[in-house]
Amino acid sequence: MKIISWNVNGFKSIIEKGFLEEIIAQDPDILCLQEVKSTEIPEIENYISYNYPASQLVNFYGTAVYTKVEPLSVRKGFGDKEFDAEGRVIRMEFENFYLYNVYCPSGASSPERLDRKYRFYDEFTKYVYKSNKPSIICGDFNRISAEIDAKNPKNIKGKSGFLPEEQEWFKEILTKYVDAFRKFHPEGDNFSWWPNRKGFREENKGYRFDYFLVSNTFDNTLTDSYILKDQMGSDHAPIVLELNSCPVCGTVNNNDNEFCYQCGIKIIETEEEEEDVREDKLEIPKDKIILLDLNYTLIANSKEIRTMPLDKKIKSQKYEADLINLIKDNYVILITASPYRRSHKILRDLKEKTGFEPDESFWNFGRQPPALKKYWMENEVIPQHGDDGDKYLAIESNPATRRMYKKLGIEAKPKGDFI
DNA sequence: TCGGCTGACCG
DNA sequence: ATCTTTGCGC
DNA sequence: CGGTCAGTCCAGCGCAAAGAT
Repeated sequence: MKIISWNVNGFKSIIEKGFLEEIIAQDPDILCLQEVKSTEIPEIENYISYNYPASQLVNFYGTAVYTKVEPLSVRKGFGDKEFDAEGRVIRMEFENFYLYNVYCPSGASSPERLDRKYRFYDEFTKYVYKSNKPSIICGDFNRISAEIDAKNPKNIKGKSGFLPEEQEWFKEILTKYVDAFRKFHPEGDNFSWWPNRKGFREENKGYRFDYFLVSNTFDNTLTDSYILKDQMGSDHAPIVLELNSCPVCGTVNNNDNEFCYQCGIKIIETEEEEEDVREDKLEIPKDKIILLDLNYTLIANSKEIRTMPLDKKIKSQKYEADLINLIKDNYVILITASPYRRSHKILRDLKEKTGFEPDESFWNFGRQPPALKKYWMENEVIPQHGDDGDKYLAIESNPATRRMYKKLGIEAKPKGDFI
């Protein structure tokens, strides 16, 4: 999954200048924006959007999020009257992490603003430390984490953003979180913000104010992080985080997992696998109980709709009509690695589009496909229908799962053998 | 918003 | 109705 | 005289609302 964070310094001008298309061309799964400065934001194809403008000074501050993955919940603000009026924090909940999009105040204009900045950090830190899931925090922090994040560390001593106390905050939080960019790029001269003055950006006289902070427990899920320093349109450059999390349900997985353990979708795309198709089509005996796979088997276009947001994905789902024709008179048990919470919507959609409904169905509760289906076989199907393997026929896309069926004495074949 | 520039102010 | 200016914050 | 240090310093961008034509 790819997450991009960008302080756009006025979303309207980004859109007018055509830079929104450029950032969407990067194809992020989630796009976090800061300094949106607008109560209205456009819809983007394939994304769900959340805008959180300031309530009074609507022409300042404001954060927004575009996401392909539908969050379990979204919270705007964190219970502080003053800061919530400025639309500074959006928290999105996913299966096993929170994503915080944050725009921290600047304290440069006066000592009062600096005090306020410190208070924001105190309150915000308290808020994220209360998380009952691991977190990814991204956004504009308006301070450097260490001297390496500045071009001219000595020139700016004593100014807001560069004070030793501000770097203390980073030292503390970096005991619990990983600075994702720094993990992959230990060298200096990498900046995400340049003063809005002539020559500064060209000469790379900048600072690193934008960060992805990732809970230590997710350290081994990170695959890359970098700065899109050539992306124009704002005084900030977008920053990118890539991690091995499911683009469908948002669950963070270990780097070596081929399938998401939550929803069973394939998250590591191996090179174009040739689908198993045989010329001499096999018959399906009417007396067999069919153990039917959903993704990549009953659903004909799983691959194309892989990364769509959930609602759109279900709407776009197409089912194998030929396959349904062959098995509609059999007793059919749907066994799928899709999560249970989606079962009602999918079954209703299937019936509306094809008139077909399976006799039974079993869904995912957090396991990878072969282990999950083995569990359902041993605990539900076999106790109900018996352990005679000849009574069953599995139509299954996943080779590992087919091997599992064979161990149970059950014939398992890909749909290409029949249609 | 940074950082170069101007003066005032020291010892 | 369509500009330009103003105020505010970075 | 050489060094430090503050300065409603200045410059430049974006937004919305107010003002002007």
